Amino acid sequence: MKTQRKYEIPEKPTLEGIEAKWMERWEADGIFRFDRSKGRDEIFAVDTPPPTVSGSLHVGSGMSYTHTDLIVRYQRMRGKEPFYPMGWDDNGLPTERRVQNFFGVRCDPSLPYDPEFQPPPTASDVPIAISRPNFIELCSRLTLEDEKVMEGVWRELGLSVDWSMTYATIDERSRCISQKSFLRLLDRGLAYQAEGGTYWDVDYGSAVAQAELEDREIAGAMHRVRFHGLEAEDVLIETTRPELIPACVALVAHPDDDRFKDLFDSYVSSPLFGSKLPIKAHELADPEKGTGIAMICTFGDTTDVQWWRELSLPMRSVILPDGTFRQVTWGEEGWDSLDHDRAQRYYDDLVGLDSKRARRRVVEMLRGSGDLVGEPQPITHSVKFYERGERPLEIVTSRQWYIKVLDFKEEFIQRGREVDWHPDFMRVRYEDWVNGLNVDWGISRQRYFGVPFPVWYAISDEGTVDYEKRILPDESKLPVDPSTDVPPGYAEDQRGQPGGFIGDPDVMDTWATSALTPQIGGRWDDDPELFEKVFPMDLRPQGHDIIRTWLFVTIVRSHFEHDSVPWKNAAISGMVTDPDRKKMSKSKGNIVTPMHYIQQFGSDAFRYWAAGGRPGMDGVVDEGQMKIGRRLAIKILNASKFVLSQVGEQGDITEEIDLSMLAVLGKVVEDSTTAFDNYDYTRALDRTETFFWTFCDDYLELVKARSYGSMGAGPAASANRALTTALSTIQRLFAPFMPYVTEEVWSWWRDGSIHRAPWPTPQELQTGGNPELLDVTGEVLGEIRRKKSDAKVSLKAEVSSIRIRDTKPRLDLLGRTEGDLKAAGNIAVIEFEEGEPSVDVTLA
RNA sequence: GGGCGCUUAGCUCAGCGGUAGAGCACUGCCCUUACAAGGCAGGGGUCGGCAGUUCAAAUCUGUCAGCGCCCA
Repeated sequence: MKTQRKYEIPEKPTLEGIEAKWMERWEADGIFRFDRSKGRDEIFAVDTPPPTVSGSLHVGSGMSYTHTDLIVRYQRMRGKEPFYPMGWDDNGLPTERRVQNFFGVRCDPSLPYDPEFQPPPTASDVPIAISRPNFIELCSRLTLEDEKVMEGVWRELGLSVDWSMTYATIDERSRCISQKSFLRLLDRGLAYQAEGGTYWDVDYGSAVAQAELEDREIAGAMHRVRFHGLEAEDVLIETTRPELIPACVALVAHPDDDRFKDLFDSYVSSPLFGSKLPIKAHELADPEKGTGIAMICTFGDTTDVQWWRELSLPMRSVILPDGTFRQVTWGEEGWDSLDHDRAQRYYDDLVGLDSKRARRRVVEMLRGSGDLVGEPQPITHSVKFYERGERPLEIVTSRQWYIKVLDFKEEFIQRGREVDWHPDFMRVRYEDWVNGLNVDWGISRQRYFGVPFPVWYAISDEGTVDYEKRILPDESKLPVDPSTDVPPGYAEDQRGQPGGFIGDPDVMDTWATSALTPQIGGRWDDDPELFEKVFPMDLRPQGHDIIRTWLFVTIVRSHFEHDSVPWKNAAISGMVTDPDRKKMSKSKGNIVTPMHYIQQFGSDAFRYWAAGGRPGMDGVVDEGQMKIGRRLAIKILNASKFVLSQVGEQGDITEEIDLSMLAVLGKVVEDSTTAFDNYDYTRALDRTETFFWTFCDDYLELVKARSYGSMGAGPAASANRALTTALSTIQRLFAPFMPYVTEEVWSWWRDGSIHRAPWPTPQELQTGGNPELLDVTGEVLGEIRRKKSDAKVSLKAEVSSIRIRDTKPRLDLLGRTEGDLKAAGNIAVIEFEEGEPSVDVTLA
């Protein structure tokens, strides 16, 4: 006895076009719009990673951002109001490079702004030099276009972001917050400017921070070099960088090293250049290395910097920011030599050469003077590179801005322990990084497209820049660009003039601004009411590759600025490799974008694959998984259609198998909820999917006939109520994973978006059913299917009788579902018998 | 060199103290009116090696090996 159809179900349900349809509806209905009237306890705030703007996105990002969205959608259904903005990290070097290549230009800050400038339609081979403001205009132009494309991908993927809150790390709010926070650190002495040895990339012409370094194994050679004893015997040292002998300021050995104990505080002279050098003692000198005694140069590495500082040695730097040897006049202060003319003769040959060439030249000279002992021994050694760079880093002396971190290691470790990490072992990476810090955080970059330092310097009447005399803007005037804005109390025509001022030419490193994403997203600058509600945020999702950078610096800034952690949870995603487990990289040409897969398999299918990657686990791109995801989405369509198109009158649930199915589902809801609360969305999906398959294979088959009315109105009404209850629950359990197909099937029979529907609870399914009944019945049903499959007959084939042998309790259970079992198996007679469990099937 | 993680069916992974699991792939069967770009069923593993704890170990401990990542 069927009633009229109450639901609007398509004749032929399909996945085609559902992304476009629902994307549009969600936007129009403002489903994901943040409701700021909610109280602090009701809000779930996410500090979303702003992807680097490059015009294309990585599948790994697609996975990681999906993970975040799974959690957010779950929380939303739990009744939380997600604060879920998206940002773009557009400032910094990657954008500059892209603009240079895309438009065929290069920035020359000495040029004046040209308001008429337009880049040529096609980039020329010879880069056109343009002014800094023109260059920045092009950066902004390109990033805006890129951001539009990237937003399109994220929308299609179904990220339930409130797009009205989008920010960019170069936009006005970000510049304002970044500068404001910097000025406050400066005021408290936590930011400082210092001249000293800084890691420097000679090709980019910019300082590089510790977090941007990487070690690479390269071929080199060990040279044994003789230093001449002035009071005692000669000393042999070993070095891979003989070209730095003119920059040598001392020799050093371990204080306990008996071989050199008598030599401490005696003097030697350097080969070729004849500098008089003291022999010093320091614990960091390694007796095992080389000859046990080393030369200290300004600067070959950070140990040199440390020795130089701690042993109060003089500065004798030879390498210019462009990586070449500078002019030096021997005999001037600081450039003493036992033989000035000889030193000058040797040195002049090096001027203008880079390290590599200078090294070859010095080796020849040493050979000539007889100070090279033996031949250079080829070795491979690990050398510091800028992660994007091509030549080994130099350490050059320059004036840079730093934020103090070395004095606060303990505090940062403590902050890390206030955060719940998912998975927990990722905390170790963080602590290792903090413990391993050996220089303060260098934040200034000699680049153009970035947040400028809001600082000017007074120029003395003699025309020299007085870096001690800083001129700072009022916070209310931020953001400022000191290269175009005029400091308080000055006029533009005083720029660069004696008695006038000059702006700090540097920009901040990207991380110095993106360290403030919680403040930027939460509008710390101009909306304290909002900020109060969302900070500290609930969740920071990100990849493990940027724990040492983004995660660390965010904790640093939050600790300084708010005396707090920035968020309560950190969910760390893994990296994604190509199907052969190779890292995806531009040079290998194996990068595939998420859009490629979304178009092929659908967003829900892509998300299904992504959900298979647990927090912290690296993943492999797997089209097979996406196919399964697509199949699951289709199954959801079909099962929903089937249930909704056949259910008639609903009534009390009286049949035990119905109650049993709901009891099993109740457990699934419980497990899934617990799993989500622990950030284990993979398990939540697995539980739901496994149940859904049992539901379709066993339960639907069992109750089909009864639902149609084969056993009368009451049993039919029971089945129908159970079916719709289960369907509603299943659809909601799948909703975070497959937002499109679940919204589609939900719309056939329910009002409103499923993504604002309440997450199911075990309580609403607690009807006292015995979960075992469905299991036992399913086993028997499976046995019947197996027998039919073995007999190579259709599953519909008629069965004249079956005999079920089993234990008494199980037979009791089965007796209660006999009618459904007969209908599902097309069985005429069922006999029950106590005994060794077995099922005999007699085909008709 | 140090730290962390991983090692279970051909592949991707779950299980984490009580008789080995899922999906894919493979093989066979079924065009069952929700679903043939489908469904049902089947074969396949001494759970990296060794030692230990335990009545019982894929599961706990130690150790070794391989792989990966992070840091020197």
